[in-house]
Amino acid sequence: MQAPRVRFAPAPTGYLHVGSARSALFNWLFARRHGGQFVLRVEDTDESKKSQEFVDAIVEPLRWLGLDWDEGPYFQSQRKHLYDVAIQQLIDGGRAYFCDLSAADSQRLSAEAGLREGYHGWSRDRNVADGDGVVVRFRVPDKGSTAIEDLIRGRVEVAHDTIDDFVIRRGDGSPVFFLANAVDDHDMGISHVIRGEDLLNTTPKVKLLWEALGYGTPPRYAHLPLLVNEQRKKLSKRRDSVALSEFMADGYLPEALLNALALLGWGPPDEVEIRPMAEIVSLFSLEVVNKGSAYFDLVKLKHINNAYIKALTPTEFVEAVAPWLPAHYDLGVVEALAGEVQQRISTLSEAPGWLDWLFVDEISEYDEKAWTKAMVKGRAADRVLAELVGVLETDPFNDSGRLEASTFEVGNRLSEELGARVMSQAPLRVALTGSGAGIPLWEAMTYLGKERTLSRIAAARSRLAG
RNA sequence: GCCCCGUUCGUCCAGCGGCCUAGGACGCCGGCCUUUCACGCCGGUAACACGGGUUCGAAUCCCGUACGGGGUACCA
Repeated sequence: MQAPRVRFAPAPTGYLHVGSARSALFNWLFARRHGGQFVLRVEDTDESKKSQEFVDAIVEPLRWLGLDWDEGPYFQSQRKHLYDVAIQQLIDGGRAYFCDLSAADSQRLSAEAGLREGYHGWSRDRNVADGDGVVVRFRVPDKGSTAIEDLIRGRVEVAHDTIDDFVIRRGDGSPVFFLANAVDDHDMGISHVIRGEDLLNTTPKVKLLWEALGYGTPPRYAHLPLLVNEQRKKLSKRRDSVALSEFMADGYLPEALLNALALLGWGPPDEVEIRPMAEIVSLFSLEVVNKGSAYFDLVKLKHINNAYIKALTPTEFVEAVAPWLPAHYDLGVVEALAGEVQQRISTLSEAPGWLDWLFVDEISEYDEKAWTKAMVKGRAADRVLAELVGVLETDPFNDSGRLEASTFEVGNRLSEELGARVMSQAPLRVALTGSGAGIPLWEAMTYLGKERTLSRIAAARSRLAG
């Protein structure tokens, strides 16, 4: 294949969401796979939508994901002169005309004529003069049809009599998406248009304009299956929380998110799902992309993110997780315990939940269920804690193996004395961490230190007594 | 309403006429490991929407039905 040129062309309507990110990714994958170029174009034809803030909301997440573009961003708002020329060309060639009718006018005329709702070329022969508030409409051929050969869906054909003469220039003079799309894709030499299926219906319109403008061979099209929510509806910014910024804030790794997104609508032939992006690039193929919509499952995303987190070296992990840690955390301690934390979290934001007990002065709150189980119902819990104080008082706290052995020794000794199994780790854990579940105690205790260990045991004993 | 698209385990993906008594992953269930929680390992659960064709042979091709979705704007 000749080096393709593809583009990601979002409208700056607020934040970037995962559906858009997936479209960007598939364009990027296709470009990288075939040694082509990836162009970024902001479709801000509607002036009211344009805002630097919204542009940042597109660019920043793309950078974070690592979807680097080779050209752009281009802004349609800065290319109006090109659209004006194209529109004039269509008017001069009799392919477009002025119209001053409102939606209500059109609706009334349709009703009076007994036709279906829609615009039925009402102003085609009215010779409306251009002016403020006057739009330009494209004259869709009465007969025939327009077909596209979609790389994913095959032939899609739409009869012209089902397409109304659509607006290509608004009353305020700004171009509409269809027109700007055709002009830009032609001007930028786009060879493949890869986007969501929600745009499939617009493609014949763009192709009609393309032909009317004498642009020659149009780009190849590929319409990706939609990403849907649990109700199988198209992901919506309103209903669904899908902002890329949220995934960033929750502590997903960009590589993991990209890997997960690549698996929606596409799968590698060897069925190995979690793998480096370089491999995905070399395996990627547009032709085998699925046709059915896909539900973006957060549970699976978390699994993938966990896999990526576990693969980090301790140093890498500390660097990645640092933004989620309170400033008073000792990063050296975090690094030493990294592996234990990594296997327990699916997002970076969960890390403090496993570490916080190491960086506070005392336990202010105990998990009641764990307390009851280990302290109240746990056999001889107070005896265990009392004995533990005895052995730990003289322990140098520099050897995790020794701390572990000493703890179990207390449990075993009491088991023998009482003739029933006595657990020593459980009450110690609750006393030190306030919780019944957590990372292994022993190495962590060397960082917690003797002083805090003994004071926490004392606090637990007095709570038990009270 | 009209136009367009789609339909393999609960979810995501593999399958592109015989290798399929349909494979992998997530989830779920069970077990091993473990004096916490996890990780890891082992095993199990579960699907070709339905009906007609075509063919020696169909999850794979064709038609229809049902269901789902998208579009129908001076949004993109």
